[in-house]
Amino acid sequence: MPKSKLYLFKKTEVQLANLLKALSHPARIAILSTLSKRTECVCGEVVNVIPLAQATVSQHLKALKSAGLISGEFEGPKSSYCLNWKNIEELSSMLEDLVTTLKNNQQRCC
Amino acid sequence: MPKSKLYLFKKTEVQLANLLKALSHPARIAILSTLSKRTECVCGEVVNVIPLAQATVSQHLKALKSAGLISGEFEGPKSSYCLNWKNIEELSSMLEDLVTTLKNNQQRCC
DNA sequence: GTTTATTATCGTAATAATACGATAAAGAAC
DNA sequence: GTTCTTTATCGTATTATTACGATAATAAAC
Repeated sequence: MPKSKLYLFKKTEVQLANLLKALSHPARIAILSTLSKRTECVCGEVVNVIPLAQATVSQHLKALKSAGLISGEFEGPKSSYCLNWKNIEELSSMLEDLVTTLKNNQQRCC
Repeated sequence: MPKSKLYLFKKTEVQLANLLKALSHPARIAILSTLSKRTECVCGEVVNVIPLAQATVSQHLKALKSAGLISGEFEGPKSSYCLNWKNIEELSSMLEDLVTTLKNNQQRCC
């Protein structure tokens, strides 16, 4: 019965929530770190570092990709994933904006 | 069979992921905004603003509380919830640190 | 003490996320 | 063309999240 109620919220809230969700698993944070250290962003290097099965890593990569935090090109037996700086910066600044807004709003609550 | 593999990751990754997860739902972002605007942080005011049932809002409040993003005191028929600035700042700075680290690590990947 | 107002918790149902083995797909190496 | 290597997808099982009605709990108001 619990249908998604996401449509009831503000667009920016849903957008920020989606970006945060994309990073809300340690594996996906670790994947971003790993990708940032590699000159060649091949999935195999990620699989070697992340302590999860290949299928699971691929799934996490897909989640990051669909959130726009990484972009990837599939070229036969090698696919190269890269950090998508535009959206990483956007996530960072959206969260910063939220915190700033919270501070500005703040009344004497507590 | 999928037992949690969280223990396989770095402590900081798990910690950041938990904070991000706490904010990865629009309702919980909206709750923080609402609380920031109120001089009296009573749950009822939140329930009136968030378009979800009272039980659901209470559940989201619990999630925010257990992540440490808000703190609350239950005093009979009124409970007052407040933003927990220490941890909100920590979330913000942990994410900023991550982005900075990603930037510093960056090789010529893509 | 009884009623009222407010919030938390319980029970439950539906949906989403997590995890992995097995298999498919696709180009490289032979 | 066959084999090998690498990555994606499928199927499936488990667990977590989301959502809400109903009920309990708690203190104030009467």
